[in-house]
Amino acid sequence: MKSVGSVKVERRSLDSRAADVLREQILSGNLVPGQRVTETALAAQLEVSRGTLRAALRALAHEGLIQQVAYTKWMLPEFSHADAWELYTLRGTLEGMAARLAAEHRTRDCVATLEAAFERLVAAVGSRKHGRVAEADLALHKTIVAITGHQRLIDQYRLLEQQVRHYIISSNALIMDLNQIVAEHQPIVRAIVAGEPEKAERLARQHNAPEVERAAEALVRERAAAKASPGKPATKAAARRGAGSQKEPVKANA
Amino acid sequence: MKSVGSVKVERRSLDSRAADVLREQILSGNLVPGQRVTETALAAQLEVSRGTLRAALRALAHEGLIQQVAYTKWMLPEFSHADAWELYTLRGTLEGMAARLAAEHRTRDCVATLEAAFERLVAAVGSRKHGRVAEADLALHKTIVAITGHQRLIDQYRLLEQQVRHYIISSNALIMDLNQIVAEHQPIVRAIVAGEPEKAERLARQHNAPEVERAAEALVRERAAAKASPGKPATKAAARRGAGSQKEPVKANA
DNA sequence: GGATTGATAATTGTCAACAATCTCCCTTGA
DNA sequence: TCAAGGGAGATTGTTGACAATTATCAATCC
Repeated sequence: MKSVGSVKVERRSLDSRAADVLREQILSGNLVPGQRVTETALAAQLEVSRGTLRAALRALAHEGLIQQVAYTKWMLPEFSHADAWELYTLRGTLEGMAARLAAEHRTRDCVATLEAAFERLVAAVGSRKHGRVAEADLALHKTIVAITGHQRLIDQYRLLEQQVRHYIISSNALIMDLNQIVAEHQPIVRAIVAGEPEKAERLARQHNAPEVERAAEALVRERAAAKASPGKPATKAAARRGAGSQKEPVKANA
Repeated sequence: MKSVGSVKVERRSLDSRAADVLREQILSGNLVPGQRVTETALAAQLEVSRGTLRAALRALAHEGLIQQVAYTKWMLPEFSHADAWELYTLRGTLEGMAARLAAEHRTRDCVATLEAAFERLVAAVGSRKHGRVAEADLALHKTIVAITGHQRLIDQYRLLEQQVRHYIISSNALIMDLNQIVAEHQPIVRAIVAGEPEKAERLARQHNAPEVERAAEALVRERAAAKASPGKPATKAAARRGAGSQKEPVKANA
């Protein structure tokens, strides 16, 4: 018995496999933001019962990949600038925490895993293929989180990363300068390997700063425009967000 | 129409209300960690169908309040020292982020809300009732998070806070020095009101440091004991955790 | 005596039918 | 012309029955 894992038969429940398929569909951009989906149609398409499909949809709702309007409909979320700001501020904080922990509790194995991921990024940049670089980039960050061994952080980061991917896909927000990619990541890796928690955290957080600033500036512009013609928010998503969360803090149900 | 909310009829779905009841049961300690629960029994007790109850259980599973073993059983999680370490490190980071954001983007309303929450904590300490102080303490931290307006942070913090409450309940880990409570919180509030992001973040994170250290020390002791008598982890929860998450990073299924 | 196999009971997984609710559009009236 | 009301159709919410899987335990064989 050496390295099984792929030969065993599928033992997971049908609804979790249905969720996998739907997740793939959403993250690949086959379903566009704002689009409505109906349970019956999806159930027929995946050839599972409506009950099973509902369980899958609910799982995705918990992951932030789809939204439910009770008694009414399911729909793909539309991303506003506020969403982008939330995603990247949170990502900066979580990656900062991960980098700090990784630097504090690093082991020989962890360092090896990290450096291997970094090497794969360097190789990807060398290939000049944007898709491969993007994948290796995400994988490196995921590795930093993984080597902390902090299960809750890992789970949470995975959900956040999914939403970031969804946002990037649906807003074509992917901008990369291949020549800077390595230079931007190397200091973070070095700080972790060298065991410098403070520095690692600061660098990892700063890595997300450009996206945060871009979103923040867009938000300010948006609010200025809304002020010019009041009573008419710039996007539907902004209106939706503005409605619920003013008074009565922390009471939503999902 | 002034401050409705409690008079209108319940319009939420049955499964979410069932989840509320179960959440209350778990957080009040009526269901003890390690205990097994069966769908049929719970469904009969709540007088809902099994399908509805399953939806509720799944929601709680996503919140980390219950665990599912596929095709086998549902059970209440047992907390190890590793869990405590995860909970408090994550809480420190999220509260630090919240305090920073609150200090950066504070408005007149936010400051008023925050100071009101702090006054309630002071009043609770004055009453010398431990239960009231604990509630006001949690409420103050929740307020700091709420005034950021960061919806994803708010949602995530609520889930984390629930798990912390569950941990405190099930391990009797609540220790408070009434005389220090006010002194410990006042600097954080002041830093936010004064608009000092760096300081606010640092203080909010340090606020969780004692719990983090306690958990970390317990972990070290545990590992030392495990080394003394190998092949026999100190707790079942530690064994469970140790099994899955070594190789194959980030592949578990929620 | 101990391990293995096979039946049995208990529990979870899946499904299709029925009920409740919402949206949309048409009618009606001023 | 426009607003209010009502009904048809579509969609989600809920349920109980049936299928698949697992754990338990006695019987059997080495």
